[in-house]
Amino acid sequence: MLEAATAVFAEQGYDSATVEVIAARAETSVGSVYQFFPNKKALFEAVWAQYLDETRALFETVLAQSIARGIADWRTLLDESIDAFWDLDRTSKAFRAVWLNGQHSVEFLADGYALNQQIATRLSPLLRLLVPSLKVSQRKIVASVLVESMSSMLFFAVRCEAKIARKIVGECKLMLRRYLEVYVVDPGDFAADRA
Amino acid sequence: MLEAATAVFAEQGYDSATVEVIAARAETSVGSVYQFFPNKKALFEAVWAQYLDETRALFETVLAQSIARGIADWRTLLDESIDAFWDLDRTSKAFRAVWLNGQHSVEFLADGYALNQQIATRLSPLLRLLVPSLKVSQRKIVASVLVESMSSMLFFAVRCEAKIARKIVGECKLMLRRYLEVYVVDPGDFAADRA
Amino acid sequence: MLEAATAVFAEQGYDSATVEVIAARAETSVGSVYQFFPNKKALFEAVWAQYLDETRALFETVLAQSIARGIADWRTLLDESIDAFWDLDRTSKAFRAVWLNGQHSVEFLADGYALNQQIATRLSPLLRLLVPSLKVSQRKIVASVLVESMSSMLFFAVRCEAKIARKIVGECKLMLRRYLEVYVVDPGDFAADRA
Amino acid sequence: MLEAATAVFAEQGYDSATVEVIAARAETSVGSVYQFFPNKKALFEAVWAQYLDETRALFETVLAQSIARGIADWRTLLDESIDAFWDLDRTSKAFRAVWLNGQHSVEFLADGYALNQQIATRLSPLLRLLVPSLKVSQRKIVASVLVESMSSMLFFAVRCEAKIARKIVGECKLMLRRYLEVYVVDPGDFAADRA
DNA sequence: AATGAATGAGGCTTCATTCAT
DNA sequence: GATGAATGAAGCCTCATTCAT
Repeated sequence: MLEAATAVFAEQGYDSATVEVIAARAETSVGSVYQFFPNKKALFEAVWAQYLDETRALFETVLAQSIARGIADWRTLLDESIDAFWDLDRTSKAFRAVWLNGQHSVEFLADGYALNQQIATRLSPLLRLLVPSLKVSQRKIVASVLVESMSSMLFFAVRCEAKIARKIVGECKLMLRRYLEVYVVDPGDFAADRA
Repeated sequence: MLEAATAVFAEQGYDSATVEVIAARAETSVGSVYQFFPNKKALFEAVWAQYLDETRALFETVLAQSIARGIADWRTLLDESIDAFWDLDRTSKAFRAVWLNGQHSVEFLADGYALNQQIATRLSPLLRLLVPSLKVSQRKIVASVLVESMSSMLFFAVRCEAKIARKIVGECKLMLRRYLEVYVVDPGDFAADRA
Repeated sequence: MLEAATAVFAEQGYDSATVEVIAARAETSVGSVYQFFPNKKALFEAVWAQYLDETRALFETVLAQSIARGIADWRTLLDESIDAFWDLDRTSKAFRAVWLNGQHSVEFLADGYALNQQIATRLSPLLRLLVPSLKVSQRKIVASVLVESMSSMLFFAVRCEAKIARKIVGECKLMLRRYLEVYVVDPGDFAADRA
Repeated sequence: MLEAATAVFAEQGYDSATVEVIAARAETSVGSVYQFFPNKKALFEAVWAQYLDETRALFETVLAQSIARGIADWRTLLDESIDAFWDLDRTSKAFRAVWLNGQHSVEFLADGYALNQQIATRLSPLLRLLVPSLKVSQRKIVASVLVESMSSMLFFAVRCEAKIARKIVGECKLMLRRYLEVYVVDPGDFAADRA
């Protein structure tokens, strides 16, 4: 049922998706939907929570593998993270839909923001290992920039045809790597200082 | 009245915004709204069209100035473009709302996509001057990546407090400059080739 | 302005006709319409009253001519009456519209009824001259049948193409003459007695 | 629910009847009305279609009986037809309402017209049996005149009190019989020829 | 527990009427 | 007096939610 809801929310958007259509897609009745969820918003929040959990879990997995390999190999971590998110999208086709809704309904925007923030927060300690001289506040910003860029690039890629999408994912890797190198190679170069 | 519509669409999203509320914000009556726009969708489209026009105009201005200065100074062009878009946002506070709606309502997503694509298309010839060896298809992708990244970073920054936002804008400049340098310095390094 | 109202009411019906359209047709403004008529209903009633007056006047004219000629020639009176009503319709093209509305809006049905009743009442004394033995109550009914039949036949004819319409008018004359002959020739044959 | 709709349309007319009132009359809610009919017009059309069907069915029944009896007895057929339509009206009290609306709303006028035309068309072959010498085009007109006269007389009678109504029905029979006799007795006397 | 018809609040839209210019 | 933009009540319709079966 979550699956059906995810798909319908994805296709129609939160407001346009009707409970009846979701029930039909799930091959149940509206009544049954309301037996599990008190209202439409709760249904969406469940879909959204599921997406958050999956994404967090994915990130933890990638992170764990990478830490085992040593932080020096951060370029690989970056590439694998991007690939992982990209695969997630390709795998659970509906993910993008939820993402879309999460970011695109004003009501739930804060949540979408929250996910990226959570990941950024989780990323911060890694950045500290990589660039010890970076101040905490700066680390937060760099982490946010990485996460936001990646998520937007993938969201963009998802709307393109497969071949182009793959290239965009490649460019995303290149761009973020180039950006991170600034700090790894010359930690004193925090851009915002000069801004 | 467009102003009020822009604001309300911004705060509530297309579906949740009611014509009554928009009329109230504009300090008129529903009837008056319908004297200028045949229906709610048309009202939104007017708001959106205005935003598209402003954005295009802004971009053309920045471009014209930069071309006068010579393409060699592409770093300044990049910085000024980002500043210009950022200032646009800060100036017309409502812009972000429209952007939000344009990109985030499923129904209007295509239009939001279109604006970025338009700018990317406009950017392509400049890239050609800068990196003559880049193939057309690659140019398109690089241009898209630049535009999408910038727009998403600014959209992100807008949701942060002023001080952080300024830093994020700075990081955005740094990131895009670093990314572009790859091609300017070593045109053969198209990332997607290796992907 | 009455003219415009008549035309628009004719084409659209009472409910669908908007004051704005009527004003436009009259080449004035809504405000001006409301300077002469307190509301839409009053406007329609004026149109209707005008039609009633014209019709009554017409009938009086035909009647006066016929009486001058003598009641014995009732067949000519019948033919001329029908022709007169038919010409009225053809002349003021809008008449049918008002008629239509008068009969067809429930609210105003009573008035439409009233017109025919008025004419029937006016006809009664003539019938008395023609068929002295007919009881008052019967006279009323015969008069009503004549008037109603004629008005409905003409209303029907009006919707047909010109050539057919003319034939229908002819049939109407024939039918009513045949009907009246029953009473003129054999006054004891009142149909309802046997019903 | 059709019943309630029929009644309300009858009393108020198509435009003035509100869906809310119809729902109230049917002792349901607006929502329920829209579960069966996509919109108000469809609701009316259903009411109308039901009336058309009933009327057609009735006419076919009367016709079948009469044909079994032989065409020579056309006077009985005429009387029975009129009685049947009159009884239909008295039986389903609402019928007149639909009729009223069907004929009286400009939008649906064509349909009302159509029903009478259908019956007239159905009547034509009978006329042929009765008056073989009548030309096709003339037959059409005579049939139309019969049907239109009858329907208008009954519509008129329905608005009168019961006692008078009965008498009017009787007069209607008389009038149409007298009219038809012209052709049966002297088929060459087509009125329109002389018109 | 499952169903899906019934409910009615609330949104979009129209248009008779008013009133400032 | 003329105008026509402004007003807002009221109608149609949708859909989240409930509840009898």
